[in-house]
Parts: sequence; structure tokens; C-alpha cells
Amino acid sequence: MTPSIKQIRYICAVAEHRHFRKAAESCFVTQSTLSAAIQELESQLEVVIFERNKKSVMITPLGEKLLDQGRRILGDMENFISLAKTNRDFLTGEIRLGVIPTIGPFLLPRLLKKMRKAYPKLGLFLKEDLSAKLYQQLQQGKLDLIILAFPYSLPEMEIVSLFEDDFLLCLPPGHKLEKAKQVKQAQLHGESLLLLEEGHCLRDHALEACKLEKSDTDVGYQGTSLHTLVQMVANGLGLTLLPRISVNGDVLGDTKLQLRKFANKNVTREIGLAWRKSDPRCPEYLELADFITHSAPLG
Amino acid sequence: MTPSIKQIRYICAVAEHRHFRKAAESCFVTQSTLSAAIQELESQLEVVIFERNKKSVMITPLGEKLLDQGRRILGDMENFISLAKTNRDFLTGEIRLGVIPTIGPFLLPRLLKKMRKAYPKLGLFLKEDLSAKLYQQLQQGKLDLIILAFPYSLPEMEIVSLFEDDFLLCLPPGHKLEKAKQVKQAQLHGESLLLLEEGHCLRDHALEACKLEKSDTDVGYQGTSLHTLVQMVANGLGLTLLPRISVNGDVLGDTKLQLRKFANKNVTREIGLAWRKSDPRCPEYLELADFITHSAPLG
DNA sequence: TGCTATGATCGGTTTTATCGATTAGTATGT
DNA sequence: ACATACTAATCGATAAAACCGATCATAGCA
Repeated sequence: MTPSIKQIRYICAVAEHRHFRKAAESCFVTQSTLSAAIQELESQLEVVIFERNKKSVMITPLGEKLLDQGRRILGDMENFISLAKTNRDFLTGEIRLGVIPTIGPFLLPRLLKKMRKAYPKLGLFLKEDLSAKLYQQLQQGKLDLIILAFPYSLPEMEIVSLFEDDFLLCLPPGHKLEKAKQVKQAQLHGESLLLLEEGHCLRDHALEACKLEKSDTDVGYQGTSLHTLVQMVANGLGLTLLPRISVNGDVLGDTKLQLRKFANKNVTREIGLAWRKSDPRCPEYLELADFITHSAPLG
Repeated sequence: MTPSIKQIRYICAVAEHRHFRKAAESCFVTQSTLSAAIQELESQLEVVIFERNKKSVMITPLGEKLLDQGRRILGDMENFISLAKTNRDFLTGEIRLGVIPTIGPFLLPRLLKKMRKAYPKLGLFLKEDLSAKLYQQLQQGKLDLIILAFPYSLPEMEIVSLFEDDFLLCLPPGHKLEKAKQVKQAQLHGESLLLLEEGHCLRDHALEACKLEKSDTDVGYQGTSLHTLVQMVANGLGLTLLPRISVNGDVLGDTKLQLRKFANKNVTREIGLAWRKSDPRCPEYLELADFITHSAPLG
């Protein structure tokens, strides 16, 4: 049997007041309650903590040791409570979050649901836009936090990495690359590679990841969103690269498109969180980053 | 409101198993009990520790911190219990204690009563004799512990001081020294000083304390006990020195004898506890010494 | 569409905590 | 010597809680 916090409290009170009735008062209970609790503790542990005399209360040597340890327990319990208190107002209020279109629709649905549970008092204002626009608004203080894909230059901003998001090759059924379990970057030369229109960082990251030049792509067709691109591929207009996060986010829908991993390493983009270096809520953002990393790495 | 140990236990169990039902089993309660307890904790602290999904249990960042602190509390509680366990068998069994006649009758009555309460499982076998005899028996292992007055030479023995016991001058009503509130050692010259018979260390300590030679005393009368000496003083045969411990122990009874303090410092004897250096129960004796010092310094 | 498994919830029962009143024992004052 | 004041322990009754078993709502899987 384990002693209760209350019992520890009681013995500490008696040690302090050296008087059962006064100790009981200080604990807001009657003397009988306190006496019974201490007797129960002593008999359960089979030790004598106090040597009661009708006129005075003495503490046994063993009692002194137990009291010392007991006070430590109470101290730790206070720490536990104040830990909860100080963190209670952590991640509350409102945060204005910007996300790029190639992340938002796939990451946010699950993430927001979890966040509502973990941080019920946190209000999130959301904005979806291209990296450059989000950066401007972050600078101006119109946003507090942005989720982007990196590498991307963000002077004056604090950046933490959330997780790696690897690219998958998306091709229509019957395509000549369908038989390969994995593809290599070099096999894309000469293929009609469909990408998002200018401004989307995904476009640059995909090209960089596949070691391709802009001239390698068929600029005749450009998608306005990943969903559009998928439809274009389904209609036989070419191939495209999809970030895993979008695949996990069901960007393919009920199309019959195929996906292939790259044999090469590091065909990825990095998803990260950024905020103004001067923002005092930095600790909260770090915790939020931790939360996202641990709760949503695979979309 | 303070969390209970049980609640801390429950959250640690859930963190360990990441599963409410299994955690509940490990705590020997039903899942409903555990769920309710954790919910109560979370709502009282106004924090979210676990993010429940029908399929998995996640721990919030704050939850991790609280769990860390919670484990500390549980650890401290275990220490508390084991502290009690290891000390439970401390000072149990039998101890053979020797005491000299000028201490025993005055110190033991109160002390033994307190010890019975503080160490109910400790049995004490008592022996009263002169210092030299006690020392011999301690050497031979016929005693475990002796209480003597010091200075006294005890080769091979461990000695700890318990408390100082000062001498008081005891005189009959009407004596010429009665008017003085305090007396000086020098005033005793020429007085008829009654002492215990040879062999009692009190005799030597009293002479030493008063800077007197043996020849200064009236060797015609010697008492066999302090009670005898008191009766002799009451009958006008002279003065005597009484240790305070005996006065507090009511050696005077209903006599009308007067007591005077000495103006000089250090007119005292030292009461101490001794045991064989080789005795493995040394830690227990040290604790016992501590107990005596704190519970019986003034008899 | 069932099937299984999870955590939350509800009603009833047992257990525990607490109180007020009383008792027994001790020191103090008359 | 006796009454008084104060102590901690004890007792019986009652209020509070802890706990269980059964059920429910929901999510994932076949």
C-alpha cells in the first residue's frame, strides 16, 4: 500500500506545528481525521514517526528522515502543479498561420483535428498562398507563422524543420516506366513532365530534386494545383512529380494512376515552420513544431 | 486541488502502455476507473495530457513534461517507502544495556517509557553496576552498550557524548552558604563534604569538578547511593554534590534541602554512551544516542 | 456492410473520508 | 488533594468517492 499525498501532508503539518490540533486546523480538517490518517500511515509502514505524549509531540529519528523525504514529495507535487499552470496558457489565443497550396490541403485536415484536441484553447486563422506572398505577410506581421517547403530563402526569419517529404513519380497506366519498381532521375529525360505554374516552390524543388533544367520540361502545360496536375496525367498529357504528403492526402482520388519511388536518395523537399526572429512566442512555436513533427510526419 | 498519487500512477501507466485498457490492467483497475481518473486530473489541471484517438494514444508535449515530473514523484514515493522499510528493522531485537547507579535510577524511568513508544520492537536488558564492572562486561560481550559518566578511560570502545550533567551543591536549611545564590568552588574548603564510596565515578568527578583533593573531604562518612547521601545531608552530617539529573529525577524527595548552582563554569560531568568498536550495530547505537540526547537531556 | 477494438459514459454498490462527540491521560492551578 | 484545561485517541454516523460492470459511440478493417 502506498501512502497518500494527504498523509504526507499531515505528517509534515504535525512536524511543523508539533501539535495535532493545530496541524489539523492548518490542513482544514478535524483533529480526529488527522490523527486517524497518521495512525493509518504508521501502521501500514510499521514505523513510528511521532512519539506522542499528552503534552508534547516528539519526532523519532526515523520520523525525521521520513519527513525530509516527505517534504521532497510535496515539493515535487507542487512542481507538477505549477508545470501544468504555466503551460496551461501555452498555445492559447490566436495564431495566424500561412501554408502553401502544395502542403495545406494535405497536411492541415488531420493536423488541425489533432491540434483542436491537444490545444483546445488555441484559435488558428489560416491563409493559403504562394511562398513569396506568405513571406511578405509574415514580414509585415499579417501572419505569425508559415509552413513552407525548403530550401527557400527567408531572411530575418527563424526556421525549424518539421519533416522530409519525398517526391514520387506519377504516371498513367500503360506507361513505359510502369514496369520499373523504382525509377532514376536520368530516366525522366525526354519525358513530358508536367509541373505547377511559376511561383509554386514545388516546381523548383521538383526540378532540383530530379536534376533537371527548366528547358527539360514541356512548358506548354502547367497545372494550377496538384489536383489539376493529376487530372492532366490521367488524361495522358504526361508525367508529374507528387510529394508524398499529397499522396497520403489522397490527391489521386479514384484515378488509376501509378506511383514510383526514386532509386536516388534525397529526392525530397523539406517541410519547415518559420516565424519572425523577433516574435516573443518563439517557445510556443517550437512546441508546436514538435507537435507537428510527432503527429503528422506522414501526412 | 492536488492530484493524487493514483492519478500520477495512471498517467504513467498509460504513457508506458500507450493503451488505456492495458494500462488499467497493469494498475489492477478497470478501464473505466482509469479513464475517469485521468479525465478528472486533466480537467482539474485544465491541461490535455493525452490526445486520444480511437486507434492510438498520443502524448502532448506538455504531457511529456508532466509525465517526467510525475515519474519523479513516484520515484520519491518509492524512496519514502523503502526508507520506512529499511529502518523498520532498525533498533529491534534485544540490546543489553549497562548503566551506572548515579545515572540509571534518574535517567531510565522516563527514557525507557519513551523508547518503548518510539521503538516498540526493541527489547532492553538492563544492568546497573559501577563503571569498571560495566566496562569489563562490555569487553566480554556480556553487555552491548553502557551509559557512563566521563571522563573515563575506555580503551577499544566507541564513545559518543549524550549530554552535560552539571553538579549542584546540596545543603541543609540554615547552612551558612544558604544565603548565596551561587557558590564558588573555593568556598567548599573546610566544609564537610560527603561523597559516595570508592568505586563510584561520581566521587572522582565531583572532586575534580570542585578542584578538591581527596584529603579535603571527610572520609569518615561515605554514602552507598545518592539517596543515602541526601539523607545524610538532611541529618546535618555535611554537604554534598548532586548531579542535576538526579535532582530532576527527584532524589531529594520531600526533604527540605537547598540547592545552589556553582558560579564557576564547567562544574559538570559528561554523560556518554559506549560500545565495542567492533560491534556491527554501531549505526543503531548512534541513532539511539541521538534519541537519548533529544529526548532526555534534562532527565 | 458487419466485425473488432478503443476510450467514454452511466447507474449502482462498496469503500473510504470526515465529522462531532466522547474518552483517557497529563500537566497546571487552586 | 481536587478541579480545570488541554492533549491525542477512539467511536458511531454520515457524506463523499472510488470502483465496477455494462453499454455506447466511433474508428479501422475485412
